[in-house]
Amino acid sequence: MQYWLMKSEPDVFSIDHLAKLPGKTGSWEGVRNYQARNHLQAMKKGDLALFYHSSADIIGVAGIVTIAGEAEPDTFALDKKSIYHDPKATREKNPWVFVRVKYQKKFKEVVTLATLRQTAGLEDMLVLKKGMRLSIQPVTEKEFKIIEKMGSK
DNA sequence: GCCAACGTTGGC
DNA sequence: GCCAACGTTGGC
Repeated sequence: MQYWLMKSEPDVFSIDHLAKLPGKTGSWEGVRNYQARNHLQAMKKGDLALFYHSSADIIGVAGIVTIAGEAEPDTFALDKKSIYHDPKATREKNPWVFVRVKYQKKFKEVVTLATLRQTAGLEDMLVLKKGMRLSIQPVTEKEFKIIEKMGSK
């Protein structure tokens, strides 16, 4: 059982969007960075992830999702019309994957980036590090629980 | 293999 | 809109 942080721009895909999908389950596609891809591949069904809103009016953790299944090939990479198209990907050699995520809970208030920075115990969080722009990050159980608690108040 | 140029991310 | 930081590309 591992814990993760997944970034999304809420204008594109927010936790509210996810909650409205059939089965409250959506696919997290379009990751085109190898390190982030490796994290997707390491995910197991039942893992929990913080849903992080980036480049938004209110930046921070908006809620929690469950990983609903293991990584599968991201075929948007093969679709020339998709914004996620990768000209180097072929059906035989497609490096990209997606995972299905299920809505778990939305925080009453977003736990903002500014709050995270001020919270004891989160000093080592990757998302707080300067220049860190990895869209899928591991978080520790301790970090996850601290943030879950703050979001549940 | 080096590294400059370029494109993207993401907070401010 | 700005710009620092980072990842990728491509010429050599």
